[in-house]
Amino acid sequence: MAEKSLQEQREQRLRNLASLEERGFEAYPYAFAPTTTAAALRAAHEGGGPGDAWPDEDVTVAGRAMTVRNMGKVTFATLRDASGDLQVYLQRDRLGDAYGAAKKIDIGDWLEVRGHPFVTKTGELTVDAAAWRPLVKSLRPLPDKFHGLADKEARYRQRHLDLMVDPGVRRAFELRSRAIAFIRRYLDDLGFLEVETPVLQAVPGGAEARPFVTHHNALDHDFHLRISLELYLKRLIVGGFDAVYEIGRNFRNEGISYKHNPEYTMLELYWVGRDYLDILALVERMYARLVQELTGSMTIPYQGRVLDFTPPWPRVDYTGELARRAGIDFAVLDEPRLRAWVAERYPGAGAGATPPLAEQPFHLLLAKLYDIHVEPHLEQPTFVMDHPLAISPLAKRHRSRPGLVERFEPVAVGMELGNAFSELNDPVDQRGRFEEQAARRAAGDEEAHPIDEEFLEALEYGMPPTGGLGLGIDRLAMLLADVPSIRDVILFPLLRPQG
RNA sequence: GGGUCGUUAGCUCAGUUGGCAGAGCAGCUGACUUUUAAUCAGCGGGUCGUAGGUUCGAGCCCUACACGACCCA
Repeated sequence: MAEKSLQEQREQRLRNLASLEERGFEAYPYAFAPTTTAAALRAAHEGGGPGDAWPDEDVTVAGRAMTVRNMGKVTFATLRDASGDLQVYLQRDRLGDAYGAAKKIDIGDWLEVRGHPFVTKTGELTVDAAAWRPLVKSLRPLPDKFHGLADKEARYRQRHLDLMVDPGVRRAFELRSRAIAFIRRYLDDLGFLEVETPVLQAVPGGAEARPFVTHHNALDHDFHLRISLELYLKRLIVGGFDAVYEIGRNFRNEGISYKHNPEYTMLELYWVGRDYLDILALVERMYARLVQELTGSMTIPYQGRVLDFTPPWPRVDYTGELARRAGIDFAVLDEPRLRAWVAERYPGAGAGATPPLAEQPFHLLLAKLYDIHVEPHLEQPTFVMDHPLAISPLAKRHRSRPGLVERFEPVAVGMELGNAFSELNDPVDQRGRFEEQAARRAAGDEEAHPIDEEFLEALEYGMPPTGGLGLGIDRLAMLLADVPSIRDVILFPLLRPQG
């Protein structure tokens, strides 16, 4: 596969490596310890102007050579470390024999440079090298120094190159990491306990989605990768924990889009004594503080829009908003009237083998109408409240609104950011809901929730009133990093393997 | 699942009506002691995604496939 140009460049680099070794340099040293970083040195000398120099300051910096400008008896190189870029200056008169070796530096190599900082006549803070050594040789040419890696497939498959070449990519992943750290700190301060529950599950539950299947050899049994964290966390509530959370990976065997990756990260938390309105207040506060702390403002740019996370976020009623936006002038839960209305409005809707919208099961009909008329139009952070019971098998019935449950979803830029309820803790009601789901499953709905007898048994011991939440971490990171695709906040998004 | 677009040097991209495969960066040689997308002179580098087909002749036209992106379901 190696083309000739690549082969030649690789061979040249191997020759340069040998040449460095001949000159007495260790090509693969074991450790290095810079005294500062690119960003720290810049901060320390902010305000320095052309001609300034600090000859008594002895610093050691290290990083990957991103550009090398050789001008004969003097060479400039830009080193990149985790904090940023810094220029170094190598001159023959100062380095002597070591300067000859410096000519064997290739773009992509890691170097350590010791010297004193100064500011060039063009105003660039630079370390004037008194000594240097290689830290590792790079055997392959880097992507174009100016254009970087534009091929998105290459960026996902070879994320190491993407990260090397595009500092913005690193920033997005740093933001993601800081968001997760913030959430842990926030919940820990509220007295939550972080726990871990199984990824391999016999009965994948807590959501309506198709699972991945895998096999355990010693037990000779098929297991599923979890599609949510929910049911095990509730069992911990039954067991007596009063506030637990888990930040973990879910796996859903479904399509890929700008807001879906088959494995993604979810925060789930359960809080005893609280109902969904308490959870709503938690989400609103936590999100706002998180956005404020990580971006410096509760109003942030997102893909050309401005999102305002300042509490309180607007609240809209699920069925009311659906009726308003779709132009339905009767109760949305009036199934016969709704079917008639849909039959008139969407005569052929339903692609290929799927039946027309009006003939689909009621829960799918509602979800579809919501997906068409409501979710895509909610730009600003908004809580959608009180969902129909038909689409909420794990949520507690609304205390005053028949046919609805106590549930909300935070939504922004047309994306579901999370999902929360007053948790259903009546085991008889829960069994009935599962049986309803089982009927759907028998009718061919592969996403219907399976009956989990072990969970039902746990519920029968009594789960105290509890509020629960699931919050998508990837989508949160998308908003913070202002990126258009979930693949931009997942280091290695799922791709089809290459030939 | 459907539609549209893309795949040419290590990277970023051109490629005319079907007629010798191009540029910039990177690389090599030389010049250059404050450059920074360094500059200047010269040189090397190609299974045009894969497999077929049409044609005297295919990067270009046709078919299938692979991978990806975007839109739709």
